Amino acid sequence: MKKILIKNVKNYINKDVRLDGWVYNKRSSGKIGFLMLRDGTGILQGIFFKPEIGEKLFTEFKTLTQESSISVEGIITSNEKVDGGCEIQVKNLIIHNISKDYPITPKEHGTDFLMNNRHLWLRSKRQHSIMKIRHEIIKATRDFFDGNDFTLIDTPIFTPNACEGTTTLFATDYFGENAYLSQSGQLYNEANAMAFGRVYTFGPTFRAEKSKTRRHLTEFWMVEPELAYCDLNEDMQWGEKLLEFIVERVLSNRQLELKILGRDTSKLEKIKAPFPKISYSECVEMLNDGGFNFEWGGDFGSPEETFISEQYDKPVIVHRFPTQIKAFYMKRDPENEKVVLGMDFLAPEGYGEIIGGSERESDLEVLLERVKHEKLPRDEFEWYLDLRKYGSVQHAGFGMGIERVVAWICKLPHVRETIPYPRMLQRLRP
RNA sequence: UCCGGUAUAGCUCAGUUGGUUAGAGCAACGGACUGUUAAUCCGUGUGUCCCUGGUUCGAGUCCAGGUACCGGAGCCA
Repeated sequence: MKKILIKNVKNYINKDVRLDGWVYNKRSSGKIGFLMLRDGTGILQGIFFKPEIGEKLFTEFKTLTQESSISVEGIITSNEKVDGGCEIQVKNLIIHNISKDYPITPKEHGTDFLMNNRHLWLRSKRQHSIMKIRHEIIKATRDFFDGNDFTLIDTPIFTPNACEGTTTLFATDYFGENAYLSQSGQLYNEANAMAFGRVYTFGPTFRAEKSKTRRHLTEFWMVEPELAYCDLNEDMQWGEKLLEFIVERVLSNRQLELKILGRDTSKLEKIKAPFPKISYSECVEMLNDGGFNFEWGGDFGSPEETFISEQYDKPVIVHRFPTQIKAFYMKRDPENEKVVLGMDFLAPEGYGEIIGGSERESDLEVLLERVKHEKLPRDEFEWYLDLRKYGSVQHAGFGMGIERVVAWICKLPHVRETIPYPRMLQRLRP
């Protein structure tokens, strides 16, 4: 008997097959039983018709419970009345394990209860769809960079110092010395770009800040491209092209999942480059015209970001921020020393910053002065300064937070559902 | 870290001005039903009322402290 996946059943109409999976749900009506079988690739209805299959098999069907593991053998038939248009007429049932008192019922549950059962919650339709879309986004991201001559060069997780000197890091005991979990692969990425031209790194990053919002995790995944011989404008264009590519991929490959999530796809169809670009200074004017009382020089909070992004139906690129609110490695604008050549992409629909990047300072003397000014330990940065001694070039890059992109594309109220096992201020388990 | 809120059955919740025996729906279990889509109908069980202390003849209810969680702010992707 041929073993097949539920996503492929359409190719096996009127054929005998075997399916391995779990009981998603079941209903019965006297002499006919309806089984919802889940195998990770889809859900298929199985029919147990007592007069045809006999007393014994029908009794076995009745013992099945939610999430019991089973295999079924039977013939695939088409039925326009059911989702997917196919069902299986079951002739044989193999029970592997009967599940008892499965905690997640097809009824209402609170988020805390579901998160305590995250290892089981991932089996449900909605969570399954989110993870499929997350996978599509990650795959699209990698395909985009791989197809544009970028090389994936991994950067370390254990680092001896804070790369930007600002955020709180997780400290670990590294054989008697302090090591910190990486908050960004950025500095190593710059070295890699000088070796390979175009590179990207993709891995987990860690922030020990006690942020308690719908946009924060303590462990999240970030993709960071870095390009030699690249200025701020080109950097922005790469970000635009990346987002356009990702959205297009999700729209063409994950329609079913978007439908399960109830996502309004017309909003996603508008995500085409170029995106609106406005300077920080223009933003300040826009905010003050919009009723805010915002002074030039401060960082945008979440209400400000939301207001700015609500003015557009595409991601908006904000650029040229005040020097004092940005990291030491960003290059100052030659036309205005008060601002740096940095940029943030704010997602539509109030999802906040999804990309942050900049052109990097390539001059040794200026960078040294910045290191001193920020009181960073020069010894730890010697290798980084080397990059400005040995063939320094104009270069730029950015970082994109995967979870925020997933939350935006899926239109989720909170990033905690965008990652299989979220790590937050209040949650380390399961 | 700051501000606000919540905690009662396996789950989601109701519980009156403090009053004696703490409730509903769903799930679970038993039964009926030949096409169900969170099927329907009949029947059955369920409690450390978050913890500690206090006020009171009497506390799920009021007070104090603690804990956990939720929402927001700050910080950030």
